[in-house]
Amino acid sequence: MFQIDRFGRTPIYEQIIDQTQRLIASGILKEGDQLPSVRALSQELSVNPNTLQKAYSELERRGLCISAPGNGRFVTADAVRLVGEGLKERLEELQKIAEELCAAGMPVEQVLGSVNAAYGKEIRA
Amino acid sequence: MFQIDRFGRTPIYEQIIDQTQRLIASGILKEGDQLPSVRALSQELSVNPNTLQKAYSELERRGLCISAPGNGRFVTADAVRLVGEGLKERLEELQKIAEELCAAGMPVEQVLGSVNAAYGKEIRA
Amino acid sequence: MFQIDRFGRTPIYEQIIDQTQRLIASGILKEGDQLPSVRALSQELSVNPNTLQKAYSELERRGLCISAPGNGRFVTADAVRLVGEGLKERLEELQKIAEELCAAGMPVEQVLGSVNAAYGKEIRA
Amino acid sequence: MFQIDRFGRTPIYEQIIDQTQRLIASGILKEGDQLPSVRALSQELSVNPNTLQKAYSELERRGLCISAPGNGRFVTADAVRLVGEGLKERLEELQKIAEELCAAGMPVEQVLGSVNAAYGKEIRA
DNA sequence: GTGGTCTAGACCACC
DNA sequence: GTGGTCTAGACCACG
Repeated sequence: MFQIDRFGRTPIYEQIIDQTQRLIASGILKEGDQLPSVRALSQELSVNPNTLQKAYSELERRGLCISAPGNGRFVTADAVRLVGEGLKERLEELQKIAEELCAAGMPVEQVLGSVNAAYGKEIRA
Repeated sequence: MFQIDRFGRTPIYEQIIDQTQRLIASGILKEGDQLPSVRALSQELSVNPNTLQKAYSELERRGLCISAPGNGRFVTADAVRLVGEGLKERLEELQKIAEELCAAGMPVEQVLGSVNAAYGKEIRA
Repeated sequence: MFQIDRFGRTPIYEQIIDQTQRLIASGILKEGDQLPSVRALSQELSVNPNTLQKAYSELERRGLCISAPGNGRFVTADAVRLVGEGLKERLEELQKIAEELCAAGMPVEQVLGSVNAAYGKEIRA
Repeated sequence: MFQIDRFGRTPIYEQIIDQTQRLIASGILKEGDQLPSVRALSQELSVNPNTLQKAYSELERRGLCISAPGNGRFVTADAVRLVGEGLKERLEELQKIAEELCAAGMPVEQVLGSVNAAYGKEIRA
């Protein structure tokens, strides 16, 4: 369910956050679904419980999930909407890079080609 | 000449590297131009000299500049070409975000639109 | 009769205790009244019977109710008086917040105003 | 500078948060002031660095301070205003308790007396 | 020196 | 079983 890169620059807890959001965005995780418990996920990924706790706490802070102590942690009703809003920021990020490439003289066609490639890659998958 | 964000996540020395590359890519810094001295820049930006030294060393390692001990540090002839190659990495970064947006269900048109907007913005400027 | 918040920080059994005390304090539950059975309440609130057992045991320990095995659980004669004494703790809690607001520089008038508002609100009701 | 209660119900990291806010509210900590380093405070209070890190992270999330990695952590310009806004919530909390006491039949005078006592206590101190 | 992240392992309360 | 908190100690990058 999760894929961890232990050698990259991005911290593990952030990878968990990103991937959980992606699972919500893609509809794999729906409102009311229970997230894997800290302990279970800790064992599955060989990641320290504290690290996962940190990730989950942040997701909770963002309103994507809510914890019922003693019962588990569940995806909220607002999760899909909130993740959707987050995507706009990602799009702005992409646009910022595009502006930079433009300033550096890269032709538009090449950038557009990359975007199409990204979407084509997904269709094939 | 440089704009430093002391509180962001990206280290200062990396900001120096990025901005220098951008100055080269956009033609503001040309072959043979002298880079500001560590001492001078240190004072101007209120940044630790060691930090600037680290940035300059990395730029040298990448072949973008070369130090003439006692005379200063100068932009190399290959600098423009080398920076151009570096842009491919940025393009890959953009593509990665595009893939993510695709996975989350954002329509292609919106992403392509952002890219065009980025380039359009530049044309108007 | 009871309102449970499964996601808040205060444990469910404590919510049961608090609300029962409030029912007694406000006169809705009187001496000799029977409390809902663990089984019935468990079903009504979808709460684990153990949790309710814990709440009721604590109420008994405080002398607010007493169980007649096989017959049910009843509010004691001392209940009202005992709950009244418990209010002192709440008052101390209020005083603690007031001290804090004082330390932070909030004017007394504003705090006194809030208290009056609280009582005014009740009179109108 | 900080006073920790290791046996109370409120977690240590929350005590740190509260007390820091109080220091800002009372003007002892001002804009641009450096907060004690995680390590230093850890030693002074005999509290684990992680616990303090957690507290500081939360303060940062609330916009009360900002970290400059490698340099320290500093009180933001908005801190005083933000803490002020937080006080309103505390006041509402107090009002809620007052309403509860009212419902339970405690006379207004007693509550007002407690508030005055809280403010009087501060004046004497 | 600073902050940031992570591990290992423990304890607690709650359900 | 669940989440929440804490300790001890480590490592890294940055300045």
